[in-house]
Amino acid sequence: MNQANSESGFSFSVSDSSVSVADALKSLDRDSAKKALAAVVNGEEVDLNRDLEIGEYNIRPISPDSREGLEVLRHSTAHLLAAAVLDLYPGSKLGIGPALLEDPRYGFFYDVITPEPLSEDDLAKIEKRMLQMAKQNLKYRREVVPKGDILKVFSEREEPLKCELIEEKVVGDASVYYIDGSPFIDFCLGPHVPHTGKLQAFKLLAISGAYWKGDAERDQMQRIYGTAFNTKDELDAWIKQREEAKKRDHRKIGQELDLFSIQDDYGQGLILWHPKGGIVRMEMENFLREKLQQHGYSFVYTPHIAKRDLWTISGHEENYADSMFAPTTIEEVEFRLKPMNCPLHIGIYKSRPRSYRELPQRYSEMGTVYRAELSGTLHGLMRVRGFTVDDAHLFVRPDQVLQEVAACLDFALDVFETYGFEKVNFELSVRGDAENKKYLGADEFWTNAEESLSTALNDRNIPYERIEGEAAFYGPKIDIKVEDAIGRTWQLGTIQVDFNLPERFGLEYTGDDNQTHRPVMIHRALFGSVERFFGVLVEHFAGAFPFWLAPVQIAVLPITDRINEYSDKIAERLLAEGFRVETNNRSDKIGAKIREAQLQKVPFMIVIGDKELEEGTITLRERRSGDLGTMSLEEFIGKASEMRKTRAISM
RNA sequence: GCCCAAGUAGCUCAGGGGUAGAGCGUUUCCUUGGUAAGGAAGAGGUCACGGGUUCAAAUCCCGUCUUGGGCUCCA
Repeated sequence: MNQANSESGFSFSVSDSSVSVADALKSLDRDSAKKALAAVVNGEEVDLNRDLEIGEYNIRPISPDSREGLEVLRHSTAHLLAAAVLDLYPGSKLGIGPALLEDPRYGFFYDVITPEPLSEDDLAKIEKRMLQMAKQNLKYRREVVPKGDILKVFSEREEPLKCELIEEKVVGDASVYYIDGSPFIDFCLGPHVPHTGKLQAFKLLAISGAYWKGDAERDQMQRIYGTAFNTKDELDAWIKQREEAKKRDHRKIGQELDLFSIQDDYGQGLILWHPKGGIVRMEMENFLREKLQQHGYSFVYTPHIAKRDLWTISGHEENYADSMFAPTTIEEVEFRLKPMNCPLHIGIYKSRPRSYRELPQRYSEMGTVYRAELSGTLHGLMRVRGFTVDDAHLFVRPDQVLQEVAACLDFALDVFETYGFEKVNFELSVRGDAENKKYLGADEFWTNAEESLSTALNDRNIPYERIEGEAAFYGPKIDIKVEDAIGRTWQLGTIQVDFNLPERFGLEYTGDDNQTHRPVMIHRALFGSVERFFGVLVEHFAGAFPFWLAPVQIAVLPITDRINEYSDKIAERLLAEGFRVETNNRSDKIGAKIREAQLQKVPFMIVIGDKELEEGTITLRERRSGDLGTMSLEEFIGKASEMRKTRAISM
């Protein structure tokens, strides 16, 4: 796209969206740039030669439907928010106010320091003011001014944070945005919508603390979060989805269904698994063990603490001490709770010399680890201080990396499919810069490992994102993310190639050349942690676990007390078949019993009354499809056994 | 750890300087009703914890603990 203003005799082009407007402006002298911008901003004398309203985004045309359009919309709304705050709370200081596109929770924020701290209640007031301003079609105006001028404005306003930013970022001139009719000025590249009337669908969502530049030593500000969309419908749909997510919160459902608890008296971030959560966990682990066995893994068990020296060798003392619980001393020997399982599995490998013939060794363990996470970061089951990793370490020859990584991928896909995750995303993190000294291990190993990982993905036609420079210092990795029933993604397991620990621990095997070689370690976990994956499952299924996982699989509901004896017999039969059954013998009406079973998300309800007693049948109800009619108990047992065996997600 | 908010019955919450409230749940009794709440009565609380102010504190003030929303980068 070529923007030109022939009358004023200058032109600049922004032909490629990857070229920033700042760069484009640099090609002009200051006065020309100023004129060009002023012209565009005021929407005068500028033929931008397009259907889109020009001036639309002050600088160049951007489709509102594009990703960039959304960013502009949200960023502009953030400005409106700041303007409203300045209006309502004169003397407020401003931080930054970017758009957020990746974060599913929020669309933008603005950091502010108001004379009096704001509370949640103030959001409605601010939002109301924003709506008023939006209706007035106030123009977003842009100017390019010398650095000194804008610094003067902000220092007069006693905005030290803005001044700091400008000092840091600006070399020549600064681009500045105004909103007409408001004292608001922001130092900002834009672009922005032409006027506040374009902001039709926004909502303020939350208020919280944030540090200036994320630095706990710096000013604490209040961060106001909101979101914005092009249309009211989109906003409403988003709000609905948010409410749905709230309903599915694993902490809420965990309490309603009596799955687990976290109690002050026992410690923050420490999970008590109740019987109903415990049985789900056991089913999860059983399933995994079955699969591990099929994939040639062996099962090992290691202690929860180990001598401190071990963590020195592994490097955890040096790099990870902040996340570890403090050492404890017995008879002058120091021990530490394990934050990871790797060094202990290494002990098993090292227990005797290894031949190339016995590689790969695949050790798996539900390994419980402890990490001293900061209290503020704890969150339900998602971030805890004690958790169990579905951990495995593979000790392989360099030439086996590909086949083993490939097998891990197949394993992962198989497992996640059973849980009903249709979309599994993979991210491949590699060295960005092979010259970088921080990466440990020989270049050829890296090249080989990175290639193995990408080949394994490619061979399976698995689409993945390749992220340069995100590899760990000890090797490249594949991260596994799943998308849940309402479209949220969760980072779960990981497959990591490691050159570091074999080196540190001096791991060896004897090759077919009778020489000593160093094995490669592959760390792999699918769930990441059992706690976290369980939390994800709770939200994914909204508490309605599939039949094979459901804490209570079948509720037996007699209609009157006369039926109790018959219902007990049915329950006993089902129990003998290994199903998890609860009988509701209370003298409630059948409607109440069904309601309770529905709320507890029990997959099947067996309703029995005089008719069933007489015929020796049962009437089946399923939690989603309702009444399924009358049948024999044996017929139902056949159906249920099949569902259990196949681990069916739904009927 | 830091900022803001919250903490009252098992749960969800109202109230608020002078006998502690509701709904659900729970217990007992009545009821025996065919697919999402039948009725009655009772039990259940150091109002998170520790100080302070006051004739009097669950209520006001300070501190502590816990919970919730956040806190890399982002003009």
